[in-house]
Amino acid sequence: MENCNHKAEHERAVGRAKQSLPSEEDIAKLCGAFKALSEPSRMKILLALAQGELCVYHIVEAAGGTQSAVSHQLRILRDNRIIRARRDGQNIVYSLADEHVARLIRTSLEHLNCEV
Amino acid sequence: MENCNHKAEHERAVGRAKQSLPSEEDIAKLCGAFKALSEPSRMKILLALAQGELCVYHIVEAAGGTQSAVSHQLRILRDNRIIRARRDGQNIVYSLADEHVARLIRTSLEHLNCEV
DNA sequence: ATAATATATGAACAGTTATTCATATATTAA
DNA sequence: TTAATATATGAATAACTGTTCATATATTAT
Repeated sequence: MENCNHKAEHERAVGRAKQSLPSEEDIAKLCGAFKALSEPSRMKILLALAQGELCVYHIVEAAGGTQSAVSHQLRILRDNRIIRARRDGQNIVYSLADEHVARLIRTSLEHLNCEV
Repeated sequence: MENCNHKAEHERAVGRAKQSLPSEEDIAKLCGAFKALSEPSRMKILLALAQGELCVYHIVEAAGGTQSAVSHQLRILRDNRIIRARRDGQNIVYSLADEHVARLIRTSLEHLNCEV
C-alpha cells in the first residue's frame, strides 16, 4: 500500500493537507452548518424563509409537516445560527440569519439546475 | 393557530414559497450534496483533496481512518459528484469534481474563521 | 498462472437523528 | 384568574448512517 506512481507529488499534497487541516472542533462546526442544510424537512423551511420572514403557523403551511416536527427542526436551525427568531405577540417570527445563508441556498439551487 | 399579526404579508410569502418550491426530487439532490459535506470524515477527505489529487493510500494518510472506512466515504462523495476518480495503474486517483466545490469549501472555511 | 498490492464492497453493529405523541410554556382575550 | 391560542419540548420509536470485519475485484510483477 505504499507504491504509487505519483508518490513524491502526493506526499507534498499530504504535507500541505496535514499543515492546513483545521482543528477537530472547527471541522465539527463547519460540518454542523452543512448538516443543518442536508435534511429535506429543514431545506423546505429555509426555501420558504428565503421568500420572507414567517411565523410558525405559516412555515408549517409553506413547508409541510406537523407543527411539532417543524418546531423541532426550527430549533436545530436556530442552534446552528442558520435562522433567527423574534417574538411578536403570540407569534414567533423566523427569518434567515443573514444574507450569506440566503445566497448559499440560491447559488446551490442554480447549480442544481445546471447539472441535472 | 390562524391569527398572526402579519397574516396578509406572511400569506403572500407562503404563496411565493409554494410557487417556487422545487420538486421533492430536486430538494433531495440539493440536500444530498450538503449531506456529503456534513460528516467530519468526509470533510477531512475533501480538505485533503483541496491540496491536490491523491490516491487512496495518501488520502488515508492525510485524512486518517481505516482504508475501508475511507473507501466507503469516497464512494459516497463520488456518488454525489463531489469528487471524481480516475484509475492510474494500480491506483485510483481522486480529485475534487470541480472548482465550484473547491470554492465552496474555501469560502466556508473563511466564514468559519470570521464567526468563531 | 500465481502471488502481491491497491482498492472496493456486503453484512452486521452501534450511534445518530427525524418524527410522533403528549404535554409544557408563554402570550392574549375575556 | 381562566380560557384560548401559538409555540416549544421531553421521551419513545423507527429509520438512517458510519465504522468495522471479512472478503472480493482489479492490476502488476514474477
